[in-house]
Amino acid sequence: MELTMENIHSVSSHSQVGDLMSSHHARPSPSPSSNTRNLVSHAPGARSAMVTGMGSLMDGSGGDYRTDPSGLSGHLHPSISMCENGMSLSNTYTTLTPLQHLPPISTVSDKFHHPHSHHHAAAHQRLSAGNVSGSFTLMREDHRGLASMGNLYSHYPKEMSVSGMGHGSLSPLSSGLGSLHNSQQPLSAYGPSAHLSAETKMISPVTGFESHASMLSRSDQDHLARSLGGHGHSMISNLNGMHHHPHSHLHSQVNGAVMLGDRDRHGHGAGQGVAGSNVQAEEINTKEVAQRITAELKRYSIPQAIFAQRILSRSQGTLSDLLRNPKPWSKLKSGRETFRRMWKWLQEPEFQRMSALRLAVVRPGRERARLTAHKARSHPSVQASTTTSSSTVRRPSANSPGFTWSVLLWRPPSHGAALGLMEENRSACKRKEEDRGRERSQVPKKQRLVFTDLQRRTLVAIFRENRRPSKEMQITISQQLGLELTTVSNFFMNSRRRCTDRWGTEELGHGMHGHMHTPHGNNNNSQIQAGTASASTFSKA
DNA sequence: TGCCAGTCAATAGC
DNA sequence: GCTATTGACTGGCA
Repeated sequence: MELTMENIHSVSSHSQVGDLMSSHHARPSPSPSSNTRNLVSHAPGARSAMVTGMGSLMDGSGGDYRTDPSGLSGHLHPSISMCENGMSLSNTYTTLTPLQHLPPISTVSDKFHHPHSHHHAAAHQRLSAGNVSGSFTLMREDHRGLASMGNLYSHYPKEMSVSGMGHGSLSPLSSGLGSLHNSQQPLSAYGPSAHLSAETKMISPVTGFESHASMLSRSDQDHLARSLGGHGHSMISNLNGMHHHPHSHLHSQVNGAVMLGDRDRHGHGAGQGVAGSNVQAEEINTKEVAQRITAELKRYSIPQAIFAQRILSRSQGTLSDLLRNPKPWSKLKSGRETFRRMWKWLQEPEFQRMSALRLAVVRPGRERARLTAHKARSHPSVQASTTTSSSTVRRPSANSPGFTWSVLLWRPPSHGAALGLMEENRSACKRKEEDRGRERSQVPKKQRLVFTDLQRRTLVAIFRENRRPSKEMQITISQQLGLELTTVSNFFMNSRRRCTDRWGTEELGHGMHGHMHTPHGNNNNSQIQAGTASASTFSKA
């Protein structure tokens, strides 16, 4: 049925909405829109025909919106079944600060946390293998450490230009860590230098592995070969039918035939692949990558937040969504970059993966200030005192004397205990962090709107009938539900997107009726694994 | 101006 | 403490 303004009203004669209106599961809402529910809950005689109609519409849409708790938990769409309990207004949780692209951080992290990393790669294999529980270390770096980061930034000429930190600059770190770390620069692939156009054809299995060869000096190539033997092969075969003989990779690596890392760094190879060679279309099997990443994060007990921040420069929620609901490569646009970073990380030798994870440069002060200002525009409640969740260090730079960096370190517990200095710094930074926490607590967070049960049910019901209601209809809906027009608009926008984003929705035709589950839960039983339908999938109207 | 992709970040639930 | 969900924001595009 095509939902129109007329038939919304036409269905208002149905009265089963009474159950809905008196639902015990309609959560008291702190939102301004909660008055709508109150209206219909306590003064049914006064409720508008529009709301009644919407409620009836839901009841008539297959019984998916019963107020029965079991129905809510077991069959409803997540967006409907949520919020049976009161909404917590606690500020206990903090969120990652705005993120930025990461520089190749492994060298720095190794300096502090991985003193052995430059000796023998195999040691890292031992250290990083197995189930490793992570821990966090807040570090305040001294200037030597910062200086050592200089050559890292050099790979980010656009966003992190740092004078005197060009490619050739040698830092105490680079000189001290030897060839391995000098050759680690391609970790910039995790950062903006890895930004490629959506049509870039770079990550063929060949180029991908060759670029990794460039990360290691010849002395480490044996290790690389071993590492790739464990991980690279599967990734090759994961690349949407682009099979490449693994031995050819290893061969080229061992012989150091192609150093695409340099090509990438200097902007030549990024969009071209191997000059003169067969340039295969870059196509990452996002589903496979997501599964691999998920497995690796579990394997090493790496929190999503850490991986998202360190490797992807994304938030935890974004990563979670990408891992659970990867879009097909062909449907990705700029989002391909995020999967490229995952893909690249998967190709790293294990010790290098861990190394990259161990340190995060959260945000340079200027960038953070810019975003804070931007955020203040968007969220007036967010003041310029926005802080990061990590320690802040001042980075000496002739061009940017006020340049500050926040450094957050994550270390596998097997590494960390020996470094007393780190502990000292960590405690100092912990104190600092506590201070900031107090500052933060004085800044009211923007409270997130959570639809009331009625609002959500109504919106979902309408969406099921009409995924793209007219502007006029959205206005009516917003008025009747006591929501902002932009909120209603956003709802339909998000719903359309999250419906069709999911793999299975289009390919398998799974509908909303069969895949409703408890929200916010790790309900794997109702979660359709990647490659089929997502549990939060809407059906197509 | 509206739509969309990508993402943030609040927060519920485990 | 961690992950999943989801309302909202930004920038690009037609």
